[in-house]
Amino acid sequence: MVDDRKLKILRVIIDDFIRTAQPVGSRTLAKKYGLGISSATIRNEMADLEDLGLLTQPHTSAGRVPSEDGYRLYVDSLMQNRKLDIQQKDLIRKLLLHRVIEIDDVIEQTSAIMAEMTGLVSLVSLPQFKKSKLENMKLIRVTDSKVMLILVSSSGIVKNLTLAMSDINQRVLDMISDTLLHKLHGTPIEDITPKAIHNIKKELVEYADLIEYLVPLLRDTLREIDDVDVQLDGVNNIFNYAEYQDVHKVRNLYEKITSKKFQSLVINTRPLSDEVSIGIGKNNQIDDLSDCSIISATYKFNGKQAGTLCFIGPTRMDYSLAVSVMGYIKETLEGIFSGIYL
Amino acid sequence: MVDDRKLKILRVIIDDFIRTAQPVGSRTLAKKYGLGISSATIRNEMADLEDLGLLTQPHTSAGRVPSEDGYRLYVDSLMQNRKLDIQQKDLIRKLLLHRVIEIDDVIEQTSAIMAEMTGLVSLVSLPQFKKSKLENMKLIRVTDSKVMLILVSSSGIVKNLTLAMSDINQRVLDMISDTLLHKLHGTPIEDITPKAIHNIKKELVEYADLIEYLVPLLRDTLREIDDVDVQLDGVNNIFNYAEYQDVHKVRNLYEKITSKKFQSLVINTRPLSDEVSIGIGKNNQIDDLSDCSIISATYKFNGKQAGTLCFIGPTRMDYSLAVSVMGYIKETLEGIFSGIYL
DNA sequence: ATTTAGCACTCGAAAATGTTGAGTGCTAAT
DNA sequence: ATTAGCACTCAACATTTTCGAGTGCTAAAT
Repeated sequence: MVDDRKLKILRVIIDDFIRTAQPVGSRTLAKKYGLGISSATIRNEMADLEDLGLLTQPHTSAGRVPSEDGYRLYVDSLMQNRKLDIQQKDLIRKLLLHRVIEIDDVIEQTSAIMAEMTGLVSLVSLPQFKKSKLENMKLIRVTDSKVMLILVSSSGIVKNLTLAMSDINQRVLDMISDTLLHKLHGTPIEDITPKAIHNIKKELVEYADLIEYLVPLLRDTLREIDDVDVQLDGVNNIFNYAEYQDVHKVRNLYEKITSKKFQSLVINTRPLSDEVSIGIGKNNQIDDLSDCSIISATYKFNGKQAGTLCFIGPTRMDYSLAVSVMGYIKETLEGIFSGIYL
Repeated sequence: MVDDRKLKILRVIIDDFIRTAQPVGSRTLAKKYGLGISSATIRNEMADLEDLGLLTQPHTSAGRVPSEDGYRLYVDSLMQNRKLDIQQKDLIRKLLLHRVIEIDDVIEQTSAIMAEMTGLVSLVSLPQFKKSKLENMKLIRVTDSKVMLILVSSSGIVKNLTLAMSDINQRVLDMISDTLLHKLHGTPIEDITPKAIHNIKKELVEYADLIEYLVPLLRDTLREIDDVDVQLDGVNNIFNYAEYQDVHKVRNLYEKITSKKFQSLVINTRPLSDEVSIGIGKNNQIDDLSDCSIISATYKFNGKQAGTLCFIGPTRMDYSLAVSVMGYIKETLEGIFSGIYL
């Protein structure tokens, strides 16, 4: 029987534990919050909550700590949905619009704001590039042995890489890139395969050997473009997590969140719904980050493509704050990308 | 009197301490290394070395630990200059030349190799850009509201930024950038002040308002270009330093090495000589990193401009290895930049 | 004149022991 | 159903004990 009072007690316990990181006992609970019932009653209720698997006891004579199931329930129905106040919203919007010109700036700013406001680790990914189309390209002479290739996608994302090749006049480079652009303009970037480029070579006999040289390099670039661009912030916050007091745990977490492998796992395991999704402890579907929860959401980019927003923090985190911040940022980002603020 | 035997003992002590991180006592020393003298004799010598300020005792009944002066002496004259073996050298050279096309790739690779080979934190900076000359520039249409500006310096460094401006035809952009390039080609980048750009505006009456718009943005870019580009690696290694066993110390070190302020301090405090320079503990002239030493060197870029290589690690680090690795990387980098390997 | 064996002494680290206090469960009274 | 009361538990902290690697000093040996 999970009656109303039990839920109320559970909520107070979790709220308190999130704040203090200490197991909470019946006496302090009765004293600290005016619940109108005695510690003995609370004790009985707590025993019941433990039987239900919502609380655990670190040891016999200690207070109670929320279990993962407890958090689950809390997050799904107990937690009061904090609203950000107007100043906070204004701050977020202002920061997101400030100095944001290139798309890389957006995820940098977003990630920084997320980490700053919550004290959590944040991970933000760019929308996948490969689904966009080629919009513009240029070859630029850098030195007598280097040429820079710049690609612009239809969504305004820019990628550039420098190629080593023998001395070529800028005019010739312009001609080559103009011709290539003419052939490839509007082509989805994933369709620009080495084979496609090879076909083009046949039509550009004049510069065949140059194109020949470009082929493997272009292939590499395209491959690299497939990599998701991610921005990680707030790593320093892991030193503040009360549950990470020994260096080994911190180190493990650091190496985990820092590894490309983990990041791409997080980014690619997207929530199914359009809502902010919360994975708690071992049940997070992503990785066995014990004592950690992962909160994630996707944002739409021009109505279609999706980037991912993500928080990584201790299970004992301020879920309410994290969810509100993420929700508002998602909203604002989609506004920015759909052009409302531009 | 610092006779020969004292020095030999000091060297063995420091070697051992670097390996074990434990204070070394006379008995174990006599047993472990066949020095041909008894522990009592060693004890007397150690007492003398302590009087000379080269060793210290954590407490009365403990072994000895090198003092900063001790390390200084060790580093300056006792340490045997390890030579890297051919395989290591080959590995470094191969890695440095692999996938290195753009200059950013160089510092990325360099820094990664340095951290990987020594287990230390590495910091590598690019040569200052502002002393180079403008070699090439392009304006590229990205979307109907964005234009990308690309600058190429005489040393082949590329910087790009995206500008927001009203819809402009690529042909017009080409014309503007060609004209600007014609005026500014060969000009040291630090001489391209807002004033200089303003002067150009007068000669380009046709596009006056466009140039007008470009001026503040160019100023910002130039300012940004002044920032040194640095690459930090091996941060995860700080979790392995035996002297950093509590989270607070690790955290302090993390925040220090991660801060832009510290990094630019390290990068800009260059060693006077052409040699690898070693700053030990509090005497490192750079920052009060207690328990840490900083090893740094500069590499020449096209014979003139200098970038910085840097190791940050515990005073109890393997100086010999660090110095050898840094020396060889410096050599190889200068080779690469002077064109030997291209 | 060094070197070394021997010995009493030191003191941190780790183990053992004691103390405390916030916590629990259970029972009997309200 | 609730609560006061009580015996009991146990981690955390403090204190004591033990242990051993280390020291300095002295006197004998080289």
